[in-house]
Amino acid sequence: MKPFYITTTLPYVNAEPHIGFAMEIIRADIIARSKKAAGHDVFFNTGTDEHGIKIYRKAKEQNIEPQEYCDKMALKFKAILPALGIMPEINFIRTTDPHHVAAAQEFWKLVDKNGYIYKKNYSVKYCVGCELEKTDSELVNGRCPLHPLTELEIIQEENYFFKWSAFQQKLLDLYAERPDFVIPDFRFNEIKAFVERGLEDFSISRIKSKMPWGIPVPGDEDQVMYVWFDALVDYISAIGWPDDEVQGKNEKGAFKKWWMETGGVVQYCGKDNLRQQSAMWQAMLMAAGLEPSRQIVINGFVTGEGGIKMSKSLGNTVDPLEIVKEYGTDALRYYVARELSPFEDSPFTKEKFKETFNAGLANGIGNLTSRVLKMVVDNGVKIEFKPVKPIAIDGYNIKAACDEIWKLIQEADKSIQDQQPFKVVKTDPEKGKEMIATLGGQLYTIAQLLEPIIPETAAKIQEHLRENKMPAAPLFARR
RNA sequence: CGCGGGGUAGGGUAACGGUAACCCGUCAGGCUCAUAACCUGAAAAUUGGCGGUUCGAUUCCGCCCCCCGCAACCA
Repeated sequence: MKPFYITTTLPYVNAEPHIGFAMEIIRADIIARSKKAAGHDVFFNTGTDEHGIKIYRKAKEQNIEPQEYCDKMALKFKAILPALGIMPEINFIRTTDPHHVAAAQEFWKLVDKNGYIYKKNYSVKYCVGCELEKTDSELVNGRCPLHPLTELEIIQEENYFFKWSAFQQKLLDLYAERPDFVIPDFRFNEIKAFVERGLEDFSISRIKSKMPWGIPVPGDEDQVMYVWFDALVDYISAIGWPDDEVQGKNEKGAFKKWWMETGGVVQYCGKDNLRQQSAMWQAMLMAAGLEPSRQIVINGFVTGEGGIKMSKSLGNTVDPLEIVKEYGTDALRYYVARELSPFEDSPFTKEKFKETFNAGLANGIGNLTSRVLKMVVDNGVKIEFKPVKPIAIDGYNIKAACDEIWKLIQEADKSIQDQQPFKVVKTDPEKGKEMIATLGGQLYTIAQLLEPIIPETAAKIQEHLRENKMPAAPLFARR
């Protein structure tokens, strides 16, 4: 069995789980399940990113310790996985796990040993009014928009820097070698163009006295790692690097297996992560002397109606759990898989969700199941249960794969209409039953193909066919 | 001239140098096994604008207009 490793980005725990993360992990889960169905040995990773200034502030706001805050949030993220139908064997890593902390420090040491970390003074703009550091992008006309009358102070700060600039050519070589390193291609072009323009070293630490919530920098009491540097390492610490043992799984040689010998280390992420995943992280791996990732898949964003960015202030956000509560897990998975554009931004509205639900699930697979099952059960038809080769999801185009399956549903509906087995069975029972058995077989095939997309439903259909009985309630009641 | 993405039927998307496809919706007909479901057919797009290349462009090139991200430490 060929190993296959797939991971989502680790959501930052400064806010509740949102629809964007739900989309990302559902897609990764669909890929993971389809690879598993195709006979791969799959390692599927997710977790939580817990360090950094935002978390620190959030915890302070709530008057609790950062660790306590993170524990609470990590639980929340973990708790939603079953509601999203994520395969139960998924690995859940936290960047505060002792194993990860040790790995991040080891990673730092390696990169340092190889000469890619150095200390440098750099100046920070500080707004006394906010008592916060400000980045240039936060400023309006060179001033803090909240305190436009206050002069910004320039503070000198000494941080560690990562020699990103040393990897420009190596990154470009990597991109040239692997034509499908970043998917989709327009994102790949974007990152190539970015790297071609030149890279600047970036700071990878913070002064502990100002921001203590981070992994201590090895050999320097006064500094903690900048959260990005630590978080990215999770992709390898999750599979046991450096001690080659996955937590609690006791698997020797895990890193080698999942990272080096795998058919594809796939990192799923949002388009805001393009740079970090496909350029920063790859350079970091090179700096540590490790193999780069195999493939990065970039999602678009889920937007509100009319492609408008979702935001709380606009009130157009969607809570994935609310949707699950109202429509069920598979309904959300179906929408993510079939209706959202696989790579571009696409809108999520309740109205559209309902429409899609009715069309694809209630009228589509739900109704087909009812009509076939009814004929099967009423006539006591015996079906031949043949295992089927899972559908290949080419180029991570989950939507296209769904279209193929729904085409089969449509064909089954059409053949019922054209051949009218419900009529034939009354005049020629033998022939009618044969036709119905064929239909039952087709439905069984469809159910198997649906497993990665809507696993709960897929299992239900197969069960009912095997037990030769009608479901107590329709699979998807029309709304 | 900062970088990148995008503008295709009412909505959402696809495709492609040679009759513009799919889903939803709309309209008409059919069927009755089924969840007012299903099947068939129809209406509906001069593919943002203007120019160019070409026998032929929505597809390639140039310019313009509009929308959306990013612009480096935002995880």
